[in-house]
Amino acid sequence: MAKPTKPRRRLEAEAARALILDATEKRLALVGPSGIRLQEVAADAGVSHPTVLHHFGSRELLVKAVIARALHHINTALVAAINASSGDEAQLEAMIENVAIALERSGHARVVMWLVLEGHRLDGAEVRLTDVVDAAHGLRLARRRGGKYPARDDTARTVVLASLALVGGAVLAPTMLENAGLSADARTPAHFRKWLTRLLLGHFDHDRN
Amino acid sequence: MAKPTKPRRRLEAEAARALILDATEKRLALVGPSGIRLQEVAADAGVSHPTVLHHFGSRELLVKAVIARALHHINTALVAAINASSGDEAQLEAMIENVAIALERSGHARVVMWLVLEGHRLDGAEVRLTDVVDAAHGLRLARRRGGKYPARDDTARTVVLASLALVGGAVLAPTMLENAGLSADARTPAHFRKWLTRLLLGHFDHDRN
DNA sequence: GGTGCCATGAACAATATTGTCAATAGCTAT
DNA sequence: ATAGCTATTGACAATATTGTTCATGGCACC
Repeated sequence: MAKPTKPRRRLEAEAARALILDATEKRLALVGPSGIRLQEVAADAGVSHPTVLHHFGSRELLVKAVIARALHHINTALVAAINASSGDEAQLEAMIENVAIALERSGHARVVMWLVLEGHRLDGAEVRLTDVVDAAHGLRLARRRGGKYPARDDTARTVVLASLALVGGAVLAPTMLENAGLSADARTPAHFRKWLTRLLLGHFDHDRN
Repeated sequence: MAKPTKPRRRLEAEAARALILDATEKRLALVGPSGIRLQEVAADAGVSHPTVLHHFGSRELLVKAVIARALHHINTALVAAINASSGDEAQLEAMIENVAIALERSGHARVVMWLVLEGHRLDGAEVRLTDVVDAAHGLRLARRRGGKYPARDDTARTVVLASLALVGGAVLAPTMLENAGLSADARTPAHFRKWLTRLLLGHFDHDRN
């Protein structure tokens, strides 16, 4: 009886790389950079682990590649979520909700948190908060009806606070909200974000520092 | 020549356990639960790795023990930082600063973040935000000079926001503040926290929702 | 001094994980 | 069809990590 030769699928190198990167990115959000295992990535991608090494050279290069791609995805998703809503007031709530969903459902917030915890520095080329500050400051000036002239640093701190609440919140908010005595309802985080939006807008419009 | 018999130190079991837990807790803040390695812990504690296993049974039990102790330390430090300042207004800024320092310098914020990222659930026995909410709501009612009666849920959300800013901020703020265009000065995070305090107090006193 | 308890660590075992190598098998071009 | 390129993988090697065994040595107690 002839040896039952196993069927193989042969992909274009780029297609195989993309498939492997997809599997790796899932693991990245789930267990972080240092938790990525070649065998698990390979199994998830439906290939053998030497194939992964063939396409990426080493585990370390694979991790570097997936981090670079994940950061690019995050940037793209954030820009899209921000641009999707124009700058007017009613849309601001929607924008924060868009960003929160973009960060949470994709696991991007977890990725950012893993990276920072493991010592990765997010430089300006990877994430650009200054652009968000510019947009927010423009919105704030447009909304101005008298009062003091808002300082740009104040807007920057507001953006940082919102970022902390959204990125940190995607990881911590469910635990923290419940721990603070708010109901464990699935909509509680969304309520919290709406509340946050009103707080930030209130600060924009009535800053008395 | 007689075999050069190696000197040994022999500690009380409890002293050895404490020594090993200290070394393990350092690694916990640095590399997280899943990054803890018996050899590194043992080397740091100045013992051999079988000694670690002798005292804790297995790596998993060691990690459980260090997590339990770390959470207890965190709770103690937080309660101390909160109680250290009485409830009046000028002290609130100092209290937030105390909590921030307690979370940051000890690496406790990193520990919390690692734990939540790796799926650990912080139940009420480990961290009690409700106590903080109680204290904050009391302070808020004491400060009230007319205006609507503040809702307890609103105070709870404010506490959660502060917690997100402090815990998340201990990990993310340096990166984010610089990324937002604020100076990379070492005092920038402290300035941010002062700004946050004023924002939260302003919300307590002038909530118009 | 002698004895028993047990903390300690050297040597070993077992498994997990990364990386190497060579043979195989799909795909394209001719 | 045939040849060549290379994606693919089984088998193996090397190392890391956890866990086990057992002899030893420090210490309290008699």
